[in-house]
Amino acid sequence: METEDRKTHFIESIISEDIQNNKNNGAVVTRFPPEPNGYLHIGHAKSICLNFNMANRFNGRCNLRFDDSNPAKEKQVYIDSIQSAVHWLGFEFGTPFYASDYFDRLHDFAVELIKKGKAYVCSLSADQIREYRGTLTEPGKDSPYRNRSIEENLDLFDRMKKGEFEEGEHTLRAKIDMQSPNINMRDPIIYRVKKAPHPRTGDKWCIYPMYDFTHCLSDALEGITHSLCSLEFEDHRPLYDWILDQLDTPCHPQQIEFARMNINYTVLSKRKLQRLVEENHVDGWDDPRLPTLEGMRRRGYTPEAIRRFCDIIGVSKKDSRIDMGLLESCLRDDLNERAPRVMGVLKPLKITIENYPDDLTEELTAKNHPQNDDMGTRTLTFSKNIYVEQDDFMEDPPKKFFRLGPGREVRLRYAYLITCTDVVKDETGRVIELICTYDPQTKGGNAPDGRKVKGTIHWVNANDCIDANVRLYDRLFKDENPEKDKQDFIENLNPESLEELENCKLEKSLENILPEKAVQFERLGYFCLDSKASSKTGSEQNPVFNRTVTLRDTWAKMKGRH
RNA sequence: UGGGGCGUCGUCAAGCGGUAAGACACAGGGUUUUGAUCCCUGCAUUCAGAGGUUCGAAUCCUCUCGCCCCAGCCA
Repeated sequence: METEDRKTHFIESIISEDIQNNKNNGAVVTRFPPEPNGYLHIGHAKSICLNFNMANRFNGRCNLRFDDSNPAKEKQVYIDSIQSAVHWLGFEFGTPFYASDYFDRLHDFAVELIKKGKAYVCSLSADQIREYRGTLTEPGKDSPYRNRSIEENLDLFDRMKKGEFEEGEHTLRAKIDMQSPNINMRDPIIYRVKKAPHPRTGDKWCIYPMYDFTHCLSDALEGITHSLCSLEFEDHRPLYDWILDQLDTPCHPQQIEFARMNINYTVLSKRKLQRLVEENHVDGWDDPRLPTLEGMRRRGYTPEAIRRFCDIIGVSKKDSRIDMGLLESCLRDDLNERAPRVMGVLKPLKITIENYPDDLTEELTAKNHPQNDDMGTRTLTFSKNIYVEQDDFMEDPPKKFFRLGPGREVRLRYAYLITCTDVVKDETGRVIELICTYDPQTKGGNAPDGRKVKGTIHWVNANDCIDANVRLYDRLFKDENPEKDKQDFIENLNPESLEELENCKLEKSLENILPEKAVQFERLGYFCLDSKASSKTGSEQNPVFNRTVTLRDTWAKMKGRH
């Protein structure tokens, strides 16, 4: 199980050590703190798994906390989506927490800071603040408002709160050190006026706390012991600690940073994903080509595969670009075990078995899983007219091609050995039908005379199969690094990332399959019924299946070599 | 050229002074009614580089090089 072979990493080591030293009385409390301003993606899954796994591993708990301190960007739909995604991934979080629930206390902490002379109301404009901040190589200089009296600061802050000022007129700043080589310590803004209604607090507030002020205090209020975040916050840690050191808080959590995930052939940033959606390069946030959790779910990814992937990639502080192949490998591993096998033909080629009785229909038994008998069997029907895959026939096949060709014999999976006797073409010379003979002695697929047939192909009975549309996906970008040579990643989109096939034929047993339920179309890959297309369309429309991932294909690899 | 971080196989990643795990990928081979699965085998004399300490260094010290992050009233 994943809990057993999950590898230990530096964060787990730190926590273990803390427990041994009885730090926090041995408690472990983590949190996953998304801002509800977009949808979750596989990168978030890494953080979710890390936080929940650490909590579970050490008998602690992990809070889902919405970091909702910027009402200009946050929406209830995201809150809902995030909760359902975390749930789908397989984690229990009880009632979610919200930074906005702490707005009163955060305000009081700010007042406390002012009273201690550690914060002041600054009346510089945004541009001025930027100027005064200095640059990476030059120190900043003190704001002229830095030494306002505590009384004046208290009064001004109170009036900010009451809405007496417009956005940008005043800010509340921590009084730290404008000379600091760490820009985050140059009197960072901790409260700003923002006259926007909040999804949860409505119009109660017109001042909102900034991330640096909100996060550490929210952590402290929730009794978080280990606050895990990504590397770009490493520079903020001194500020995180500074704020908690000034105030009387329930505890002082330890911030630990780790590297965020990158995967080749895709992008993992809300900003870029948003652009793909808004410019209609993809069809919404749940487009199956996207690495969003909703997109992956619709594509057919299982939570188990994603969790496994997150365990396998580990946690470190090194910048990385993980091979998409690893994700797919985890997916196949999981799907191979859980997906029942069925047959479907994507690009049908009609076959007439000339020596098969005209109106006979036979029933054949097929295993639902070659290695797992517990998954049972199903009945397939067979008749004179069937469909096979166009790719499984070559008029002039090379020596290593084990499938159909003129005069060649192949096995129809679970059915009969057939031999191609004639090829029917249309006026343009395209092959439109194969005439074959079958060997009645080979029912089930074995020849009594023991003759070996190298190729086994899938097929579907033309008389009772289901018509379907199938969407095949390829990587979203052409280059493994979509921003290679500093080009706009949009330029790198793979124009062939989606292929929709409209005349597919599937075996009858797929008639009532549920959306998202994984099946393997033998020899073609893993598929699932699309949850969106199938629910919104009328009964007229064919069902739509998504290919989740192909099977490993060494034949394609061999072909590619020559 | 300020501050913070990182550099171990093509890609992730163990390793914490005692002589380079594992996974994916790749390459061979076996089994197979999915060219799938499964099973074998191979795949870093070397840890960004150079010095040094040590009986012994990927691990300690010094210097050099490379990459990433930070100048939102975003998180």
